[in-house]
Amino acid sequence: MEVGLSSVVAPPRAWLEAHKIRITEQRLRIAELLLVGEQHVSADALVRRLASRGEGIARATVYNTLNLFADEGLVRRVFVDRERVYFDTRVAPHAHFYNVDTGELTDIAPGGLRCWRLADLPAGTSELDIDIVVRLQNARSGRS
Amino acid sequence: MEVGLSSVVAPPRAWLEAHKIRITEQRLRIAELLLVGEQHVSADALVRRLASRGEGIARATVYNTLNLFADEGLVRRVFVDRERVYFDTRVAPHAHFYNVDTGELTDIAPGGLRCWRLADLPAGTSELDIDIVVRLQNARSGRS
DNA sequence: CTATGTGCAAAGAGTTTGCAACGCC
DNA sequence: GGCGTTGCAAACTCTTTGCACATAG
Repeated sequence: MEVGLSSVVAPPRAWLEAHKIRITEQRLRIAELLLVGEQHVSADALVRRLASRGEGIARATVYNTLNLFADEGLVRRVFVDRERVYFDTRVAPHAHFYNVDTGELTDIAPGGLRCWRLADLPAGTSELDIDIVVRLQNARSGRS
Repeated sequence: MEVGLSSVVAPPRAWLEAHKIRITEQRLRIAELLLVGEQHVSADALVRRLASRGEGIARATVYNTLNLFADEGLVRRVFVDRERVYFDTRVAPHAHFYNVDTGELTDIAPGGLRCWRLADLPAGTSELDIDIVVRLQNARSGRS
């Protein structure tokens, strides 16, 4: 599959190079999947996606690579429950909807949630980022 | 250890009864620890606290009880990393500081963070709550 | 050529489950 | 006395680690 002409995303190779990450076959394939696939992925889902494309990459390599990407700022980790860690290819600050019934994680459009901090940071600390998750459930008539 | 006279919190028994949770010895002891102890606890820390008081309660029972309390609205789960789940005895909506270096979780004072949602909810869903975590690191001269 | 990355299997942490005994109401 | 709860150990899931081999520059 060529880099699509219709795609506006940076090619995987440039993406990695921009972050000074050494190019390898596996990293390129993972980067490509991240760039063209869904924005929010779990490591496990990625392992399965790769396997289903016949591009099996060892589970440990996928985890190592995703952690590397996260540490280097190519992707963001999103914690919504203890089941899995989501990786988000959108690194700019933004909030999420998380549907606890379906496990679906979606972006809140920029401007869809306004938020600012008035409180001082605890002494001796600096801010890394802000995680905002609006937790949803499927609408239902009654609840137990 | 008696219910402290200096304590202004509701007694454990009333707390459980208010939520229609059947009273048992273990639940009372866990509730007491939650009410008088730190506001943010991990299940594992609670197991150790109980053990160190000579009130060993089976690990599974502690987990079951905390999950029950969370499901019934006595405490809130807080997800900040994949290491552990924190339980927060303050159930009113509020934001947190999380120090990634120390693992310390602290409240942001009410009004210390202003936040409101303009975006519509996805169709067919209703809002459960909003989790806001301001991620901190210890101040340092340089970073890798 | 040397440093780094990969694959595999096995370990690890935190959490949950199954089942018999026990306790609350 | 009946149903719900506890305790214990074993199971489970997701993630990380150790080590030999392969690969990038």
